[in-house]
Amino acid sequence: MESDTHTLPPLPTSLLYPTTLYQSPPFSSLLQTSSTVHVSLPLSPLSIPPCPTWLSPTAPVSIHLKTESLSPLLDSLSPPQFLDGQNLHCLNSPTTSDQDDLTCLNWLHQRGNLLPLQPLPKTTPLPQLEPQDPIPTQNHLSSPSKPPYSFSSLIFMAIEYSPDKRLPVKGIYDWILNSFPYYRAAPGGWRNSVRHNLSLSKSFCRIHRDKNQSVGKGSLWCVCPEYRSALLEVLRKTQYYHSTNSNLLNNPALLEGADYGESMVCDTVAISALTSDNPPLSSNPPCPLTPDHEELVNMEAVEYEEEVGEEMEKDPLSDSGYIEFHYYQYHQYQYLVLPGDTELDLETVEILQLDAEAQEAAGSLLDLAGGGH
DNA sequence: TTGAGGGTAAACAATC
DNA sequence: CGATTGTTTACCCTCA
Repeated sequence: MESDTHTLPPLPTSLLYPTTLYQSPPFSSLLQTSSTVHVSLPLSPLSIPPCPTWLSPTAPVSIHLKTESLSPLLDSLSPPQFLDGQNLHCLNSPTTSDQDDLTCLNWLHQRGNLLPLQPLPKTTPLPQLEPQDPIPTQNHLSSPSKPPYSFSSLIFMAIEYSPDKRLPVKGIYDWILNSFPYYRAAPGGWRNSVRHNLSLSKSFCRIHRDKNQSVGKGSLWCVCPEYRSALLEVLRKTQYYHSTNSNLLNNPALLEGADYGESMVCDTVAISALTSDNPPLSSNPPCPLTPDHEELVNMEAVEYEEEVGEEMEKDPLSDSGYIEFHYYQYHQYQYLVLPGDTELDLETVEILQLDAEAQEAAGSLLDLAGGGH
């Protein structure tokens, strides 16, 4: 196992949109009041559309970093690309009830034009199912591969990403086309499959349009609340499998956590309620793994000023001063994405490969995350 | 071997 | 009238 450090091409900023801030105050506030901040910079697999954290299978790795070196990074995450105020509001504010709901998918809408995905350099190595496989990103300019998602999952995502949580068939088509260019060149049979799924699956229900407002043909389709969690679980499994190739999902304890009333493992996720009769958690659940991730990297002692607001009391990491990055697996190696040296600059981001010991620790943590085998 | 789940194709009716 | 939408049936494949 190698333990050297690899310096990779600049990390696409599209990979660095924040997904979870654990009720942290907005960046501006953080920069003004706190010596350290706690952010999460997910690295979602390129094969999937920008995903909310509830889809993220990877446990976060926490790193201590000083804020003075953090400013360039935060600056680079400035709006409008993905850190607009609304998004931060969505991610942060415990007072925004609708944002807490449904695992806060609204951040995607607020990001506006992030779908389709921004093109990403092919040179960026990211975790994929098999090392020999081409990266199944939909951002490849040529011959995008078929997404691993079932049509049910595609429909589910399309509907969930829609502002009103309901879409006409045409809207579902459009979302799939925009999100997965594979289907632009694919034979038209997939549309039939979409309709077939809508009709056949109990997970989706049809809403007859108000004839007074009827524009276009057909009805609106939405996700039946009682099947929502199941769809989410399928989606999570799909992404999990195709992103980490981990056997975590084989762990019953992990699946037991899929009641969505509580956190599953610690994938940086606040898995809030998924059904209307299952109210969302008022705050993001604790992230029991994160402190342990200190074992993965050498931590730098930092000072932390307790000026981040009352809502931070709910934040399990609020007093940690952590800055949080995802680590992921690629070619059986586990990687940690963190800024290089003292300057946090996206142009010089390095991806450090964990040494064997760290990988072992990470594996232990993953086992722990799965509730043991 | 079997059943479930999923993908695809096709036919058909209803609707716009 | 053509395109779109929605339903249904059938067949195939994969996987547990």
